[in-house]
Amino acid sequence: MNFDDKIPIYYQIKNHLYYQIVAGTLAPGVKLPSVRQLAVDVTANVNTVQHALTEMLDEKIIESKRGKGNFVTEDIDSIKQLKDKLVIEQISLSYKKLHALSLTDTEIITEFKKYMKNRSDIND
Amino acid sequence: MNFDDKIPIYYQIKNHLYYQIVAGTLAPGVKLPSVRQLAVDVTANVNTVQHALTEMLDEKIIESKRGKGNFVTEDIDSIKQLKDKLVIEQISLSYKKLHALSLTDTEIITEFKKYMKNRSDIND
DNA sequence: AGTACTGTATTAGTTCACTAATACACTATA
DNA sequence: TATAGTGTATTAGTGAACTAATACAGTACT
Repeated sequence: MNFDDKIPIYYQIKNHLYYQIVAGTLAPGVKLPSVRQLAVDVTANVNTVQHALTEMLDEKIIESKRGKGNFVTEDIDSIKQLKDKLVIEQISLSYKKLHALSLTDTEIITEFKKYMKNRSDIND
Repeated sequence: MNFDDKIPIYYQIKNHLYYQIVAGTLAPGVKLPSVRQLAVDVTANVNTVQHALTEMLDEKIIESKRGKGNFVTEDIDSIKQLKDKLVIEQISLSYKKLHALSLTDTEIITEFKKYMKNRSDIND
């Protein structure tokens, strides 16, 4: 996993897992890879990974069973709320930054569309 | 200035100044507030501010004259390139995250439009 | 019962970021 | 010349993040 060296690693791991849960790659009720396995997968220390999981436990997106594993919550509403929160956070943050760069609303939409078209052309 | 506690302060200060330069609030050729004044303005240590300015010097967006001050570059092309870089970085990052949240291109555009409309309604 | 897995916690060391304090070199002004 | 401003650098202390190592508690399987 490539880490942005400006943001704490545990925080990036947490977000990485949140995105998988929201995207359904990690489905409700499913067991997460073990702490030790995740540490190997993302190339970080076990304690760093545990830190990320602890925050996810606090936020009730995963549940822990000592000796058995960590499980994605089966509470679909929690996952939906998490998705909504992440989406609006990202849109808000992005809009503020682009607005601060003096882009008009129309320019912002246009730039995204250009980016999408460009991305689509490359991948075809 | 409100700092995000997940990102180094010097880096946020650098971006804050970059956005002002790109937006024209700090015009080409203009003298920046002194290091000591900026430290007071953003509520950070002089050395932290100096760290931000040093990176901006390295990236040739400002020029320094010891005893006189730091000046925004008069090279309009550099500023334009900086703007393009910041815009595409932000769009790319945002798109990747929203895409990772399973939003389609259409949904992304729709969400931004909703956000803009909502913001506009509130501010009217 | 023993082994191998699981999650959780603690200690200690290193690095980075931030701060405070101090000092030096340059410029402008009185 | 002295003063007040400017930028730049260094030292030292603190805290957060990360790592390594180690250990403990729970579960599952042989």
